[in-house]
Amino acid sequence: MDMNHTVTAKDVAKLAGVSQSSVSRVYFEGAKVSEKTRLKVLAAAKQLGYRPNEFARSLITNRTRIIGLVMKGVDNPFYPQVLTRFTAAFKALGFSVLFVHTNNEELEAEDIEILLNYNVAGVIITDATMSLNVANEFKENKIPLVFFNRKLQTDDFYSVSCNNLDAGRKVAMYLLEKGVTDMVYISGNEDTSTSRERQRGFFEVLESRQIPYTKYASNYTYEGGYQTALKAIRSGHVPAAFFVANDIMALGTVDALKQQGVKIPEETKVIGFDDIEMADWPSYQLTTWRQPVEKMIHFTTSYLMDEIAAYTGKSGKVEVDGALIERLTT
Amino acid sequence: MDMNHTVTAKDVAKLAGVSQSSVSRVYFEGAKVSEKTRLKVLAAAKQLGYRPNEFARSLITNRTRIIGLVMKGVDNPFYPQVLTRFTAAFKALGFSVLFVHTNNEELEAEDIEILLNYNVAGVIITDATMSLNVANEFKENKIPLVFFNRKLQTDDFYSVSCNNLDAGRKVAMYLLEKGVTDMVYISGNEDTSTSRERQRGFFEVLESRQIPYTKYASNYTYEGGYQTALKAIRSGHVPAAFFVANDIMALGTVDALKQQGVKIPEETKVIGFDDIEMADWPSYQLTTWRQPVEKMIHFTTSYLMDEIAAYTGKSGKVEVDGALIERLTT
DNA sequence: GTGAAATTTGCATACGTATGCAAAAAATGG
DNA sequence: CCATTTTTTGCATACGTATGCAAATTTCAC
Repeated sequence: MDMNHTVTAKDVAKLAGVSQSSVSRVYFEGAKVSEKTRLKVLAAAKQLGYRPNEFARSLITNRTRIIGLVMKGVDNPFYPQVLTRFTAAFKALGFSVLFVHTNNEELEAEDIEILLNYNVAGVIITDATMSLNVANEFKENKIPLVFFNRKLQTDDFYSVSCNNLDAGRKVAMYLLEKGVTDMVYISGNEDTSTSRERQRGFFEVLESRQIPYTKYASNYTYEGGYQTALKAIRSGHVPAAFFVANDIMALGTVDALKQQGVKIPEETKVIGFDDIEMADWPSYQLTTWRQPVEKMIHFTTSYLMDEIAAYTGKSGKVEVDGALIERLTT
Repeated sequence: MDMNHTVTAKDVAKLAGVSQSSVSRVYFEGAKVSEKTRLKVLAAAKQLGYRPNEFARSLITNRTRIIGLVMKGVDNPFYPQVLTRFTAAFKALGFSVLFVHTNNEELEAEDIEILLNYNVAGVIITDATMSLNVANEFKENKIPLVFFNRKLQTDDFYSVSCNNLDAGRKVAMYLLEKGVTDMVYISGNEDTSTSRERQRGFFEVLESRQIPYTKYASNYTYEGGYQTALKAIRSGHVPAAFFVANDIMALGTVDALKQQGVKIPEETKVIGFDDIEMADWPSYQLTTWRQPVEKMIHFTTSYLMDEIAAYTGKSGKVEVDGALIERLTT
């Protein structure tokens, strides 16, 4: 039964015959209330349909239960998955997600201004970077910040990602075991740490074994993978294997090769990165490197929760091991 | 230059040599301030790094600039697209998006309680329904609500969707023109209005022309489309065409048929629904019905903005026409 | 330059909750 | 049952901003 005006703690207090403070204490975790008044308050609250006003709360405590989640490439199916899992994880922890989308590789001040205005409890920045002075604003306001799936040049922040360097190495070794003699690496956007590191580990091994390779720069999209693969075989020479910096490009690569009549895995092999759902689809059955999403999310949320409980501003670079998922393209 | 404590309007006022009210007025749209003080205030604000506290604002105005966006099936690539476009649209309007994810077809009270606690300015519910008493809570709190891509049984709410009934009819007529003699319809979750209406329009035309058809129930997932297609041709009879209730299932259908050696479009035709990005991929080139996403988003946002400006609680069922996108599977 | 009108400003207060402090109540010990 | 400790409660105030109202300032017409 709602009145016309919003129900406040004062209303509940009056009905329950207690003070507003007591009502507040019932809803404030860790505050002391006797069982008797708690029951009285809850009964009255239920009757009136009372719900604590989060804004008034935040105004006092100077903190919210909102996590800012900044995403860039939602066209990559890897990220919707990340988004839903984060949302589920935070819901379980009693936090909500303020979603911010950006198209720029580097976040601008305006993109994240809203997060500061809302005084979010923590921020996750996915698949993008930001200028340091913008990032420092979070530090100044003691808002914990995690870069997810991006490693930074500086040591001043906390980042969680897959161990891309090691993954690149393992992929190379796996292909060498398969007897592959020359390779192509198709990179994602070159200004991303993910692509660079995967590449570095991969090339490192190839060079040590003196395996010839070619690198093509692409952009983390299906169309990019498709066109780049076409370009790579235009000369007529088909390499023995393609390592593609993410799955969505790898699917484009597979389709381009199929369209050109190149048999996979007989004539060439393709290996992707991420292990998105589509990699397991029957028409692709893409061998890929699985990102340990659950673990990455775990490290991210637990860092944020710790920092929200007691801010230290500590930095770090967490890298979680993934695993090779072998399917039918190798 | 940030102090340790958060910068308030009072600090800015002191530095600028004006009152806190004046600072407030500078940041409050539509309030009267002289150009002189505005400049003084902005200068001082910039120097101190002032940023109005959204919570204090909301506490007074009793409204926020947050839109609650409730999503269900983010595994369907149709929705990430919707999410980013909504986010972009609202950002342009000065609103932020609180993202809520649910797995249930019917939202529970707890799913949306957070939206009430945060006193969101408006709510969009995508791809899900909710019990009426939950929905009524929004009405009681005068929070505008739009069901996106779901039509309700009752007339009490506002919904925006594609004209699914008409789309079903047009698809049927298109296939008939192609000389198709018998058909299969693969439905999505049967408790969704989208699937039911597409089906109704489709069958209506077929029945009036006395074209035989079979219906298979599936679940809006790739795997569902794949398995259902296999089941449909298990008897050995391949229908002349498949109408599949969404693209992701249609892709599964295409893959299943390919895997069984059924030639598309020669031996059978497949037509999907949504026009997700993947429908245009070279290895699929799926003919499909394009949902007019931009228009749907436009109707949703403008309804919400109107209702936020002056709440009327008016209901309605907006249905926007889509269009057939002809590719290579028909 | 003067008086009236129009605009701008500051003052004071309100929004709904959390919290330190002191008073009240309950629990404990003898 | 009383004295003491512990727990619970209410009071009063603070959080940072918006806004009605009256005072102060500016604008305008003559």
